[in-house]
Amino acid sequence: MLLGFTNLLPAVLFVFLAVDKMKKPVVSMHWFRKGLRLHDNPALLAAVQQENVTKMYPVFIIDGDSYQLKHCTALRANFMVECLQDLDQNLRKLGSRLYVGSGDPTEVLPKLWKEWGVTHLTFEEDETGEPYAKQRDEQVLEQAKECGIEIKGFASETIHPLKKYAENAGGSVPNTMGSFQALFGKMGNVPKPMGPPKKFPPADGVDSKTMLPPKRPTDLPWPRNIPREEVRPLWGAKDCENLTPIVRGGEALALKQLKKTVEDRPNYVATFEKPKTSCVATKQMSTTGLSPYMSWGCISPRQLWYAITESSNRSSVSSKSKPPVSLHGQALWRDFNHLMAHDANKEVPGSWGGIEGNKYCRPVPWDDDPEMFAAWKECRTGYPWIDACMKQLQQEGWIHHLGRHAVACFLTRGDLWQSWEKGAVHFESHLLDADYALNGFNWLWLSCSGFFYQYFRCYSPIAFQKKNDPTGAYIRKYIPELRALPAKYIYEPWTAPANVQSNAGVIIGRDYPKPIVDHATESKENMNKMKTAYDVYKERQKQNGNKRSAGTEPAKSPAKKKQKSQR
DNA sequence: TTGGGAGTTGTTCAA
DNA sequence: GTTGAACAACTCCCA
Repeated sequence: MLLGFTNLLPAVLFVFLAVDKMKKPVVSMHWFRKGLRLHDNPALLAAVQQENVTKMYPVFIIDGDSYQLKHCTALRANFMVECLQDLDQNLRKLGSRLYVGSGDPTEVLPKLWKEWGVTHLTFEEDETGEPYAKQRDEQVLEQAKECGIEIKGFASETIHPLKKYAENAGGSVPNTMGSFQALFGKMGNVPKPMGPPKKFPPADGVDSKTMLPPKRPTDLPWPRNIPREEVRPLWGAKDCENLTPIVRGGEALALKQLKKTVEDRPNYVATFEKPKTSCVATKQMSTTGLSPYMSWGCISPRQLWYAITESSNRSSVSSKSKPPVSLHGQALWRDFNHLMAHDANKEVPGSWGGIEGNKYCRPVPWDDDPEMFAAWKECRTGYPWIDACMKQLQQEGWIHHLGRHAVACFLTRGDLWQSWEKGAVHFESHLLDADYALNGFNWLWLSCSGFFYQYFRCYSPIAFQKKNDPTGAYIRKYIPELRALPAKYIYEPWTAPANVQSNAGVIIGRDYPKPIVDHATESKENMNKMKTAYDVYKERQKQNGNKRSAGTEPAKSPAKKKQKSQR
């Protein structure tokens, strides 16, 4: 009996192993949303390294309703198209490919799971709580659970996961950069970035002609149930031709740019101070130009962190720049901003990015003047420096950070007294590097609605650039009608005598607008309005027991209605 | 509890 | 060209 059992053992073991293997043939799907890269992508790596994986499908669903696409310009959509093409090419080099679907992920994905027999799903988590992504993910994950699919999400959009920052902060999330830096110091070493997967499990249809990445922005779907003209500016056929982005999309170009601007320039990196970089460069960017890649996740934040560290270590300069102005500081700002978005949305879901319910936003009684807003976004404020920045945004999808400061200040507390929410939506649609967390943070900051409160420090649309670019080369590039004006008048063309205007071929008021407001008058008046708004807020806070209250109903300011300049 | 110091990136003017 | 003070006075942090 015993002998008989011993003889049977190998056979039993074989059957057991075979059944076990048969029981768990893994078909994994990696769902790309952002994080459009192969390197340092823990979710992708997990999909590839899954035990018993027989097939693996890398998928991207083009979703017209997503934060990235809903309001976007053709220029911005084009960047995404380039990212997807690059991702597909890189996957093909490793024996896989990208499957691109189109439509509502909650409808498209379940069909694909069924068709392909998917058993495991991986993705990069959206920790900021961006409203559309949140509801989409909740629904998709619920559907996946119902289908018996094993789900794994990974937080890799920031240097450390946002939940970890919040945990380590012990209930009180830092809301100043200084305190965030202190928290970052307590987080331990930054984990080393992982390399790309070396090999991919097979996927069906590598050579098939279905589900290929789009070739041009016009191939992209429109948002569902929303009239086109309401959501996407500049989407005529003409707008989609001859695009002039300041950078092109894709992980390959991202890593090339990282090498060119960070890895190969140790002294530049070691001495980098953001406020000292030029915002009027007309030939080569004074900053790294990596932000569009960061917003789509073409470069991992940890890859960036170590590239900066290693490059700086190779520099021989004795005095190196430090956060918050250094390049490491820029990476920290990014995490800090994401943490703030995460925290605001934790308290009131979806409140970040707007005034209503946003715990970090002070209510300010902004005006709502469509004409003022239109002049700002259509580059016709009559202030050449402001209009030139807005023109660069329109043409290239990018402005230097200080240029963004100038135009954001001008629209809100500086001159036009329009709500920052409108400006934020406009930036979201035009910027190649639009990022939910960063965009919200910077608009709060510049409008003095949150994080920055020194409203008496106000950018002048004239003086600020005069000192950096006394010849006005930047203005001449983006506002060609002013090209021939003497430097003396380039920042204030309305002050040029009639014969000077005539000689330069531009008549102010006919060929280029007169200033929409008088900066000296408006900025002073607006400072008083800010003071009133702050006083009202303080009073309310007292009544609420000094608790940080969400910005709901703006206090009515007694200030008189803005009058347009008659000059 | 309170007061001093710091806060990524303001402007203007005088010396 | 550079530097520093005045402008009028914000919030948050920390001792």
